[in-house]
Amino acid sequence: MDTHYISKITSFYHAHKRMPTYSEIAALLGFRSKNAVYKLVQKLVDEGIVDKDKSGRLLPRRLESELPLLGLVKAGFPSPAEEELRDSMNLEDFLIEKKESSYLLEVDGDSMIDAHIAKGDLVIAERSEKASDGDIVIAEVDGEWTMKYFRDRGGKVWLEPANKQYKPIYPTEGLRIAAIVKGVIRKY
Amino acid sequence: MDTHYISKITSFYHAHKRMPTYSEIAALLGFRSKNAVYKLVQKLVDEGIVDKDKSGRLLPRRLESELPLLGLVKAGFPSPAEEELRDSMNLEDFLIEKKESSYLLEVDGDSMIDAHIAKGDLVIAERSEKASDGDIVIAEVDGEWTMKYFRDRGGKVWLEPANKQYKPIYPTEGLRIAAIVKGVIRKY
DNA sequence: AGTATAGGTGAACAATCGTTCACCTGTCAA
DNA sequence: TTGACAGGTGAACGATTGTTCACCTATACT
Repeated sequence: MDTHYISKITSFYHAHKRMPTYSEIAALLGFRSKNAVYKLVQKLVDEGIVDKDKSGRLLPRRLESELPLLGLVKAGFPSPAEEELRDSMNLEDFLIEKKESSYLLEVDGDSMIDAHIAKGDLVIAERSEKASDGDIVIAEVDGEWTMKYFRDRGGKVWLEPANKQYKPIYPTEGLRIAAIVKGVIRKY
Repeated sequence: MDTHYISKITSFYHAHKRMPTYSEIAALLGFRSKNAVYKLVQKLVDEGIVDKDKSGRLLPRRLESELPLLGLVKAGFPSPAEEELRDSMNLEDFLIEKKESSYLLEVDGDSMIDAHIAKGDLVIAERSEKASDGDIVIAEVDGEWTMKYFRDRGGKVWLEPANKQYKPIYPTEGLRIAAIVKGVIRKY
């Protein structure tokens, strides 16, 4: 169908970081009239693939940067035909709630290895001075920065590594929490 | 400085999924003249925060969806002042090389736990029928789908779990590889 | 006091935007 | 054979685009 048109528009969007104008789509698809594009766009809007401004400009929707989410590994593997039906999601929106106060940190050391956070991984940290029991936090304790589990049992707080080789840290003079770890990403 | 302006423009970009026009920026920042915006934009371009089309339209650059990358956890924690200097990156571009052939899978089971891929994690899988020794693959072997290490020693291939409780799988009749795992993401 | 200079106003410019119109094909069904 | 219709052309529309101009402040520095 027009899946070929969509992929061309998607390419443009990713290359130029904005949606094409009607003239540009015409050039892209080989149309000589903007009206041909206009009618095509109407259909794409009806299908929920793109959106329109109130001023008519195109906005990405399905094609933005979403990845198909195909289900559990163990549950079997969907055929290409099934894929259309499944959910899809935007990585960025999924991982990061507060863009302004989030940042990435590269992990060094193995103190959180039992939580399956390994050296070389990137963690998504969200600035916060408060944490709840069980959170993984980036904190400064006694002048040094580390990533540990935050423990709070009835007001008594300490930091606990996820590695039996290390001991919990009971802060002597103040514990400064800088951020809470909200996610982990790893690339092969 | 103009960091306040930038955050307003960033908000618009994330809310509307496109960059604002000059008139819209004027309304956004309380300017009554587009020329004030024009001069402001020139500075932002010089600072490398936004880009311009050849037709003058604004393009996102720094503010797109990039997260600051602040260095190693262990190496200490940068002060807010230092943050400006550090690198930044786009999660989507970083994790996914081939958008068209990538998809997400939720992990079930613990057969890759020693590779620090746990139940509930999402893996980024890239469609491929070939794999190299050491790759983590999604494969169908003897009618069942699993995620395992792919082993290839001189033409003899098998699948190896990252969990001592499970045994390697030596495919009897054909091994069908569907995808190679390119990344792992986990959300707390 | 004088004078640069950064930063804002307001009006105008050609160019391009999305939209609409009438019109011209093919294709398919009745 | 006829009619309906999806899909394309080409020209025109008002609106809005980015840009440029002359001009008006304040503030800061000789």
